[in-house]
Amino acid sequence: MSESAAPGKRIRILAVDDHPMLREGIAAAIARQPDMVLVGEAVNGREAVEAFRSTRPDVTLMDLQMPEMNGVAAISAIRSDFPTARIIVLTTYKGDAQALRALQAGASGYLLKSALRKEMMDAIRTVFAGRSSIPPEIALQIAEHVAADALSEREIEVLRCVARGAANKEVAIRLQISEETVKVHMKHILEKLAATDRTQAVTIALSRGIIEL
Amino acid sequence: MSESAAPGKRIRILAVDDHPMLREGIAAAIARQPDMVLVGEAVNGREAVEAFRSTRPDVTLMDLQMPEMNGVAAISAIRSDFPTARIIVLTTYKGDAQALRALQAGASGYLLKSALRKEMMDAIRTVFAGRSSIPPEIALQIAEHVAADALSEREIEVLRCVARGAANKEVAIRLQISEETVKVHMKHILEKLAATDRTQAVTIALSRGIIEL
DNA sequence: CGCGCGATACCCAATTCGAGGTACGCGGTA
DNA sequence: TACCGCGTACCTCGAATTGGGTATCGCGCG
Repeated sequence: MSESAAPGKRIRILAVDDHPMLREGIAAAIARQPDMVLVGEAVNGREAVEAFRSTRPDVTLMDLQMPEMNGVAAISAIRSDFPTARIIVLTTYKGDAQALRALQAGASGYLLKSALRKEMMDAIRTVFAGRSSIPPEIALQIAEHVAADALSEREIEVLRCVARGAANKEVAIRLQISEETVKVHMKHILEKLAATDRTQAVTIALSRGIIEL
Repeated sequence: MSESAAPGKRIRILAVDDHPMLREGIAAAIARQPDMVLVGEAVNGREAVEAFRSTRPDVTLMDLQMPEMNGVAAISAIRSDFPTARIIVLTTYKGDAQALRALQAGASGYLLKSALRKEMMDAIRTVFAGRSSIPPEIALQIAEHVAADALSEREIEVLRCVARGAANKEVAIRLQISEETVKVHMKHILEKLAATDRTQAVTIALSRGIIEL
């Protein structure tokens, strides 16, 4: 084995995902790489922050959808303490908004779970080298919608209520604003998402990861 | 090794999932079990059917959401040719409707991807022994909604159109029926799903796996 | 054979939604 | 400073949605 060839010089990796079998797969793949070593695992964002503090990995593989604390929050938390932390987002594709938020939170890479082993290993080495690793199709999706209008925070709040079945009047009560204002927000939402009605607006927002179910 | 202890008597397993790393994890876990052997892998439903024909596994682990051919269709296809096929559904929880359809298609087990390695191995042995393996929480969810009304095929068609932003009039045109009929369907949908409006009906249907995005 | 259920269709009434327009205060930016 | 985007609020109006009723047809089930 080439394990003894470069002791202590391997890329130290932290894997964060709530699926044990997926972590197992990552562990198995990394174990086969002579230049990598898995130094920690975590099943949610909270544990990820703890694990990062204690293990100080070179590269962190981070799922986005997790219980306790989601990936974006975990990335933000880690990057605020360790601004040089190199993090690769690992996820089943759920829209450009998620990807964008993760990258804005400080992720250096984005990897779909459908990626091949080699692609993951390449991404790890790329990110470890200080470069970023974002698949062209993701970059394209982001570019498309960054050009378009992003929803404001307030608009997203409104849309979240609407997704739960609230009528404009109910949204108005929950957000402590006038129903007329809700209508204005809805109008802007429909324009920005190019939706014909509130229902389609919700499905579009869901598919882009702007809101969650 | 115990490999030579019981040659040819191991549980022969087929793993079907479009995530390479997850398959890798399953492979690694199975490799550690003395009474199991992975005899094939597939990345979608179509390949799964082919792989089943050629390898005749004792137990098949099958993801539900895959490109080319989804898990439910693959289970149906396999079970129609091999009625005794033992199949465990492996998925991130996406609603009781999905689970129910998989079980109706002939699955013997249901396993969340967040399951621990031991849980998966236990499920494989249970299903191999001819028993079924369904987590209590899934069984409960199914029971809850089986008691409630299930949407009819036509109602699901209508709801799918609505989710895409179609107004009643447009749904009527697409389905070649009167707008009045669409209204009746919508009324029944709202009743059955206990939704206050069409938007909530869509989000509820999405969360239960009745329709997809 | 009758019964219920699903799908079809129509009528009516009340409410909600979506699309116009106008307006003002508050930040940030050209 | 002037402009722009955001959030707020109001007005009107036509279209869409929702809830109620009635009725026909076909199909499966007891």
